[in-house]
Amino acid sequence: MEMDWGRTQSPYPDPEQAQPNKKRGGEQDGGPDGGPSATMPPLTAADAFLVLEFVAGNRLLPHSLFSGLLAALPSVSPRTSTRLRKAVALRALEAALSGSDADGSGELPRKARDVLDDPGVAAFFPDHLAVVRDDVAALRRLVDAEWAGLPPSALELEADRIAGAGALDTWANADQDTRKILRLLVGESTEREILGKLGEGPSKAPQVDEAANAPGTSGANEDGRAQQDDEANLGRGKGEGNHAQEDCARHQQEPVERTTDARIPEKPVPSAAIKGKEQATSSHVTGQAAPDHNKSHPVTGFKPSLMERKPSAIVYEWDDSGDSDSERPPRKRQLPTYERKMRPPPGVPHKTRKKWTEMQEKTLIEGVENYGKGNWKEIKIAYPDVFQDRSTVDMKDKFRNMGRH
DNA sequence: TTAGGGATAAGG
DNA sequence: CCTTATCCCTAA
Repeated sequence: MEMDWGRTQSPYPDPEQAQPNKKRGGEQDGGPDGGPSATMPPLTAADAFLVLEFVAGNRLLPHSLFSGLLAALPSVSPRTSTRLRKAVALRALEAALSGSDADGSGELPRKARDVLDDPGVAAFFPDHLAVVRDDVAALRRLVDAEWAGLPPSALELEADRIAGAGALDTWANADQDTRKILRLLVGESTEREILGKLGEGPSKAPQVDEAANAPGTSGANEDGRAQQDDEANLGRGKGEGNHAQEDCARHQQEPVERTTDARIPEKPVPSAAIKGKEQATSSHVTGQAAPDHNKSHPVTGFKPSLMERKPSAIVYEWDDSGDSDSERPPRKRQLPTYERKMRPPPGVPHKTRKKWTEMQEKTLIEGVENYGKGNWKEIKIAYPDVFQDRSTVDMKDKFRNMGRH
């Protein structure tokens, strides 16, 4: 599946490793060359995937930007995202078509032909290709239609999950720790809106008093957050079609009894202390400082929401100069009207067991064949769409279970 | 992060 | 009940 990526040479061969064996090399050197500055954590391949997949499929973003990102970001395999592969094909086609209509002959320029002859590209237009073969105008219409039909990016799906159409489910199923994170992402006003629709008051004063104490003991509680993004943050993809069971987001990072009761006491206990189920009776827990990764805002007690605009933000316009037909003004994502169906019975931890689909099982087997048993993280990254709502532990357990037959 | 033990929801 | 698939906990 070779593809013409434009001027940048394809960095694609694979996410940095093809060997099915253990290799725990340093993920990346925070090297001085082009790498992220010291103030930013390095981008993982998974992050790069999210960025590229979003940018590639947005027609308004020029190809120069896309190829620049392609060169700058860690390499990502396009195989697993229809949107990414299709967008790349469309960009290649557009590049080949650009400025080629001058002769008005309607003839397909050779460059465009070359692109269409790429089986990796042709695969996306199985039905229409024959019709379009020699007709530039028809090909352009096809390209337009395909752009319009591109599936949403994982980032957009995730945004919908936490603040859009899926917000109610997501929040209803989130435990307190997860909600804390959601609040940071979404902002307190949106949080109120969501909780209001859920019929829960805003969660009790999210005290962040820890900022004050945290004596010596230094880095003892530094981790435990980093991994959080992997399992809990990716929303389901392709879910739109079947809301049958797919739409109960679950977050399992921290063991916590979920309650719908709005006034759950804060959980100012180091996670290690929570493991037992008796924290309620432990008399001195309140003195502990909760490990918190957030620098609390002096006034609000919270880091400003990531959704809120920063004063330092700068806007670059793509001077597209042309069609402003679908000029969409920045608008808030619409929350669906509240339906009472999702209210879980109070006190009951409502976790939905998710059956493994046949496709997930087959993909898991394929992943083990390609990457080796035990490299669950790599497999998950290799098939982000398939395993979006499966943790690496889920995958390990599933494979173990499948082996027993 | 992973492997393995154990708990528990689901379904006979 | 018993079995099975899924989920959770913890050591390393």
